[in-house]
Parts: sequence; C-alpha cells; structure tokens
Amino acid sequence: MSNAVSEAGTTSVQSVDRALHILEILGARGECGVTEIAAELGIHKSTASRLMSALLTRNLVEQLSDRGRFRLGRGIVRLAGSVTSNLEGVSGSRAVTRALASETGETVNIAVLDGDSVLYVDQVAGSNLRSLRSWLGQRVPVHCTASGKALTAWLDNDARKAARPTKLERLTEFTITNVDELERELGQIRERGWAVANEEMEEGFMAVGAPIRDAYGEVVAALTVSGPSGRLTKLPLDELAHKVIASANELSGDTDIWRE
Amino acid sequence: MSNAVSEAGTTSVQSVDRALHILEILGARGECGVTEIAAELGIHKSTASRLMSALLTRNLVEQLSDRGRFRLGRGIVRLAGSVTSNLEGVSGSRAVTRALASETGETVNIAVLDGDSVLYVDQVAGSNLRSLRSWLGQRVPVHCTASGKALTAWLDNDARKAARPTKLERLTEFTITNVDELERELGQIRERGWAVANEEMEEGFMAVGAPIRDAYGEVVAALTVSGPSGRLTKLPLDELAHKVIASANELSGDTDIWRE
DNA sequence: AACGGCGTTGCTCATGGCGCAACGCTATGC
DNA sequence: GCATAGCGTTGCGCCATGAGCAACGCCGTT
Repeated sequence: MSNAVSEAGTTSVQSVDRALHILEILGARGECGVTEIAAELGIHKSTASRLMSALLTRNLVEQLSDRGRFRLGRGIVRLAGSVTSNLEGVSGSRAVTRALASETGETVNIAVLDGDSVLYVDQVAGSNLRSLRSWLGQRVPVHCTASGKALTAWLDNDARKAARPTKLERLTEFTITNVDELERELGQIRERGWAVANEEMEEGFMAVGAPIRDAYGEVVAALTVSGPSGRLTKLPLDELAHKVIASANELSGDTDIWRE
Repeated sequence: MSNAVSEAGTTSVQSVDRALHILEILGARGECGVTEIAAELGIHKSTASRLMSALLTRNLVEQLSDRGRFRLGRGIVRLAGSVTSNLEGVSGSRAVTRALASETGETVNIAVLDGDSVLYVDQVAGSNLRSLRSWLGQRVPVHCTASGKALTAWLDNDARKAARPTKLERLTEFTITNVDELERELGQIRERGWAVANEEMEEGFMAVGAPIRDAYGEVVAALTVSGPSGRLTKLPLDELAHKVIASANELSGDTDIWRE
C-alpha cells in the first residue's frame, strides 16, 4: 500500500470503508440518492453508484424504484437476526433472560454502550404486558435509562464523560439534567450494584438495571427489567433489583454474551 | 475497469463484495477466524485480515479477544434498528400494525420474501401474550407459515417454484409436505385473499396472513396476526382474516412499506 | 420543446487492493 | 525447557481494480 495510507495510521480498505459509511448515512437519513451520498463522502457520483451497486447485490440496500433513491434493505435485518439467533444458541444467554422475564412478568433487555448512547441488542417480553414494540437496535440516552446508568457507573471519569451526552436532555419532568446530580446517582449505583430509572425517559415507564461483566470484571453490557412504573413500584424494589443482579451475574464471566 | 469485469456482467466493487460476503459468513457461522474466512473466499489471509479490519472500524464485526476470532457486531443491530425506526417514522406503517395488535390482542408481524425463506422485518405485540421472543430478522420456511403462503400465493408458477424449498420439511404433524397439496391451498388463498397456518410450523401456534401490495399490485410483503392456536381458533376466523386484510390494504399502494 | 438533475455506464489510468513474506503470540507436544 | 504449528497482523512492492471524467438515457418541470 502507498505511503498515504501508512501515514493515515489505518489498515482499513478505503473502498470498503466508503461502502460501510454509506450504510451509516442511510441509517441516519432513511433514504438517499447517489448524488447526495457522493457529496457526503466527497467522491464522484459514479463511484458512489458503484459502491451502492455492491451493497444492492447483497441486499444490504434496496432501491425504491428503477434509477431511484436507496434505503437500507432486508439483508441488514437478516444479519441482525443472525446476531440475536446466536444469543439463543451459541452464547446461551436467552435461557437466562427468558427465565427472568418469566419470573418477573416484565420485559427483559440486554443493552450495550454505543458511543454516547445505549443500544438495545436483545429483548424478551414477560406476561404482564399491555403493548410492546421491539426495542432491538434502538438507541436511547445514557443519562435517563437504567441501562445507561448501569453501563456508565463503573467507567473511569474520562470514559464516563465521553459516554455522556454533552447536554443532558430533559425528556420528562423527572429526567436528571444536572451532571453533578447524575454523578451522585452513579456513585450510589456503584455502592448498591444496581440502577433504576423511574419515568426519567418516558412517562409511566420504569426500569431496573444491573451490569453484565466480562471475565476480567469489565462492564460490557447491561441487563434490565422494565415495565409500567405503576406496576414496578408496587414490587419491593430491592427484591427485584437482586433478581436482576443474580441474572446479570449468571451472564457475566466467561460467557461471551457481548464484548466491546 | 478491465475486460474481465465487463464480461462478468457486474458493476460491483470486488473488495466491497468480499467484505459483505464476510458478513454473511459470520451471520451463518456465528464466529470465524481470519484464516477460515480467507479459505472460504479463496483469498489470501492478509487480505481477509484487512477487509475484516475495515468491518471492525465501523463496528459491523467485533473481535472476541486481541488477535482472536470475529463475529458480527453491534453496528449491525444499530443499522437494523434504523430500518425499524423508519417503519415507525417515515413509512408510518407502525400506526397500522399497532392498531391491529391492539384490536386483536395478538402479535402482528410484517414479513418479506428472502430467497426461499420468509424474513420477519417488523413486529408489534398485543396484550394477550404469554411470552414473546423477538422474531425480527428471523427466517422461517415459506410452506408452513401464513406469511410464506401469503407471500408466494400470487407469484407466477416459476417464481413460486423458486421461492419454495426443494423439500417441504415436516416440522409438525400438520405441516404440508406435498407440493400438490400446497399448490391447492395456495389456490384457495388466491380466491379468498388470506392465508392461515395452524400448527404447521410450531405446535400450539397459529397465524393468519394477508398480502401487502405495492402501487402496481405486486405482493411485496405479508402482514400476519399470530398467537396460540387455542386462542385464535376461538375467534371467528373469517372476521379476523378480514381485519388483517383491511390493515394490509391500508399498508398497500403508494406507501413504501417494503419493496423488493 | 428545452432544461436541469438524476442514476448508470464506457473508458482509461494511477493508486489502492492484493499477495508474499515475515513477524509476534499462543497453544501443544515432547 | 525447546520446537513446532497455527493464528492474526504488518511491511513492502506490484499490478489489477477502484476511481474519476465524460457521456448517456430517463424523468420531471417550465
């Protein structure tokens, strides 16, 4: 490879990186034309068209009409389905999450840090359910969710700051929007071992979360139980929290539930 | 580009295609080493390593340990989340599926054809639920699911044959395993406009499905309502089916719910 | 009709992708 | 302990493929 690439300090393949960047742009915008993609990447539109063609061939994108705009395609959903299938089979975490959902009657999620957001990577619903939409693949703020707090509480100061949005956006009247207040709560979470968010992200909605650790004790994911706050607040919170911790500990250690 | 590519009749970018092929292999196998990937693609392992590095940089894959094996990463889940978010926002199909789930109390799915399988691309749960795991991204056979039947019934003979597995695998005692019998049922589906699968894929599980069409009348997706067969068989099936058809029709036409 | 903007495709060239070879690391066997 | 095998990574230089230019055909607007 040329010196230009060596100096960039990367061993990535440029054309592949560009194609993957296209996927991200489509994810963010919903749909795009080739010319718009080319402008965004600073490349010629014929190049953008050819990269798009490669993505199209493998169904990672689809075209809305002949010679029309593009959006993400079913191949993405299929690949994501493979990820969750592996949680079922290979890593065996589904047995744990399903048991917890069954035991609590509420929805169980596994989430990971994704930049300065929480990303939901698995979900099992319990029986006490009014309505559920899939949270799989959704990103939510770290500062107002039990998962976000459980994921960030044990980070060192620098990492915790990086994982936090620059502005703690207020989503409900209960949202913590002050950094000092959030830091105090994270300190409490470190002491007691579990996190709670009660109507901080969405009114009427509450969650309890605990960290899932890898073999070295690093927090790599969060396990949460969530449901309508009217229901969760009727439970002894401590008792629920310890159920979540027990399941999170079962997922922790050697099991490759999720690694960063 | 060289004549060799022109003769291949493709405008794809080779390196991008290889990288995307790696994603598919990881989806199928769960996890792989670089050497294994290189052998599968017929390339040098240094090339495989570099392609993998590009995928790693964008979090589409992750590495299980330093210098260890690879598997699909959270970036895939995030992108899939973008797909389903667009169903909520841009295409507006979620209002329809949510209303149907609310009205029937059962689980509502949208599915598309993916080769010779059905791929679930969206899901909303109703209230009558014992336990639910996410079907998002999962692939199921066409011959023993209401969605599969609704997706294939209106295909022409050749397309219908291509969309069918070569062997109709028996999953329960009720599974249709004879092509002629399946063809007769597909004929009935074409006449009455909806499909049903009662314990054909999974014991105790039933679904009713109807086609979602594009602006030209082509079937592009299927809408299904599913739940425990003990519950669904207590409903007037005709009535349920017409609810599904009504919702499917609402999703049909100009709305770009899903296009092939 | 003309015009502008779109996505696609032919062509050529130079640069970035590719393969060779070497490296460092880990696990295994003696 | 040492030797071996296999792994993923990295430096290097070559050439094939990715990139950009220009033209094309299509569609929508005026």
